[in-house]
Amino acid sequence: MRAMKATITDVAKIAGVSMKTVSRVLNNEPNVAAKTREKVLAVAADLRYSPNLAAKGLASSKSYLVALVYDNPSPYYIAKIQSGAIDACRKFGYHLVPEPLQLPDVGDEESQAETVRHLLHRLPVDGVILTPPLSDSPGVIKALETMKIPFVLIAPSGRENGINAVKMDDIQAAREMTEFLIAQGHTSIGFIKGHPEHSATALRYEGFRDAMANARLTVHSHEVIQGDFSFRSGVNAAEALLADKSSHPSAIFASNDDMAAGVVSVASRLGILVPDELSVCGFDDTPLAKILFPQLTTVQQPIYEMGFHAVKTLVDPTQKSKPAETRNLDFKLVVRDSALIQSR
Amino acid sequence: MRAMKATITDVAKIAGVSMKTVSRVLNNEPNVAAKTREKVLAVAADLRYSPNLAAKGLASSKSYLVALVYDNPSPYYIAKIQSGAIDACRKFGYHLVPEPLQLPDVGDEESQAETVRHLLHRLPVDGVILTPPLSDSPGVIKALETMKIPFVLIAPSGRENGINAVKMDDIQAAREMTEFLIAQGHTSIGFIKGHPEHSATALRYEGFRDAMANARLTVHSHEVIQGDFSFRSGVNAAEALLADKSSHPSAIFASNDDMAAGVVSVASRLGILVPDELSVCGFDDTPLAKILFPQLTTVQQPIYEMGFHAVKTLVDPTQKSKPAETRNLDFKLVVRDSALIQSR
DNA sequence: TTAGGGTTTGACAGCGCTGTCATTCTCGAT
DNA sequence: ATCGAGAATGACAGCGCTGTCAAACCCTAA
Repeated sequence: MRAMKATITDVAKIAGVSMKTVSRVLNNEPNVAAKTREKVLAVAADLRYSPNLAAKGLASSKSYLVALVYDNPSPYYIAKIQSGAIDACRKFGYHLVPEPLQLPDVGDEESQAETVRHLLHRLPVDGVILTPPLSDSPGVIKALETMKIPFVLIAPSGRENGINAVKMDDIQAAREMTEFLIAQGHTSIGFIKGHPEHSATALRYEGFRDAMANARLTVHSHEVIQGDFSFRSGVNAAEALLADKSSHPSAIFASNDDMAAGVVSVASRLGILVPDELSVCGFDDTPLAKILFPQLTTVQQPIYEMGFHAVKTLVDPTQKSKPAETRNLDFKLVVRDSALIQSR
Repeated sequence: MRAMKATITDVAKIAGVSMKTVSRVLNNEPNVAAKTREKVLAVAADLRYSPNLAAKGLASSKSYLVALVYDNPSPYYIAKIQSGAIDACRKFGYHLVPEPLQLPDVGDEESQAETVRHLLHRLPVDGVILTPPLSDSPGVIKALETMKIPFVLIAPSGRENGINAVKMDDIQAAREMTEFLIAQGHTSIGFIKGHPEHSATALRYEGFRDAMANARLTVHSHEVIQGDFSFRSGVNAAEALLADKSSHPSAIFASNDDMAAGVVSVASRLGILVPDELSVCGFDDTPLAKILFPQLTTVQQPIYEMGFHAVKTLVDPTQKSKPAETRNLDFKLVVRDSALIQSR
């Protein structure tokens, strides 16, 4: 056990080769004889050599750092993205630096751009991951482009061209959830929309309408309520939807779990049994979904995977120079008690 | 607007001083004439100079990185710690690198130490923050000590000597919560303990007993139920506590919010009105506390502040060379409807 | 006036690594 | 045996900054 950290020079000396050759081996560069490579690797392992990031960075003008830039009220969402991103970073020898942002003026593109520019000026990173709603900010995106910092958008709302992005097909997910409800025998389904300014809102509603139309079911306008993704708005919507105890939809599809939780709580207060008298489903599969009674049927987004994939497209050398693309990751319908008609 | 990033050399040349003087100014070192300092600062600002972290790190053998090492199932807790830690990092020109850990064998000190050693060998950082339950792992702590990496413990259970730590007084918090309940007129109070292996469990119970004893109130053993911090265990405990509908405690103090939520849900199922017939309070002030109906009276831990303070003690030069100490941060009793007797 | 001490400044090496380019080696084709 | 192309290796500078140490400067006291 040696006290000091071993350097490339140490490894080179012991292995009897030049520093440069060691460097080549350690970075998997071509044109090294197999025998040399093995020997270097052996010595490096023996010395417990590990590269000095700062020195690598200085010499190669890379930082081996990826920034996760977010401005998101949901710690849960960010935590999952971050978790996936960190795992990918580890796999490729990078590190993740989370950078929460307090965007000055939503809507003021220029000042948003300036904030990001300032941030990345202080900490030069090799790549940036933008989470919603930042992934929809033209100002931020433009700033990144002019700074020539590679970036990946997480779940942007538009269909971006020539930009790397990872997202989920919200329309398809909402469609499948609705189809599931229809397959369960529901013909009258209430829908609670999300926050009007959040991009997912329109997509999820579109999926719902699609499925209803395909099944030749009517969407009654009084059974579609505007919410805002909050628990409270779910409560309000449910009160409207369930006002008439004798005739209400047999199922309610809320655009997220918080609102679905609101529905469940109203139903329980009104003595409406879930799922026997009312099926409820949400969207997102937050921790709440499993805490609730009954547990929520919902859509599990590939959040972790998005984080992982975002970093991968940024730092995986085998991915480099591939054309920018938007990648759709798979969601999962999670069927739990709140919308499951038990066989009896 | 110049294209390339300015370096210290640029600033030095334009300001008409040496690189070293610029360096001194930028690092707030003493022995620089006020006039010189101003001039350098002006030029630096003009050039939008910002230091190259890698170069600084290489030259000074510091990394300007602080690691947040955690192995915690609660993303909410970590997110808050992280948020505070990042803010402190920004204030001092550092950056935070979150490092989730999958500790191999709980209980196997040596392998835990090895995991940490390996992690920090790859990424040399200037300091480490350990969150519970890692802050109670002797193996990990010893590893850090032998590697001579400064570290701060978040909410360790023991009263550590000669080690930097930030924590909260769980005993006092539980005491005050209980006193609040007593002041509300309750004389028979049920208590749900947390997970036996979590250090907070014993402390919170101790605070409860203290307050009861001080008020000369009896703690009936059948009114103290062992839980494990999960929603489900709260449900079970509540069922035991509320089995006898005609005579149950008039208040239940659960050791955390999840269990309190379990109590509320059972009460609502049994038709027991909260808070009119039963006061409920929790601990932690998780997001759940505000979602529940009625909203939970609970204890807000200074989680963000712990993260902030931990980084501060690590990197604030004015704090340096202070003796290691355990610092208690203030909690806050959050009184909400679940335990508030309305004036009528 | 000058010595002595503190304050302010600068020259320079070097942190550990990689990029560039030169050199040496290897081996099949002639 | 000889040549040449490509593979394998190495020498060396330098990335941007800070630590060290020496030099220059300024002021006060004698």
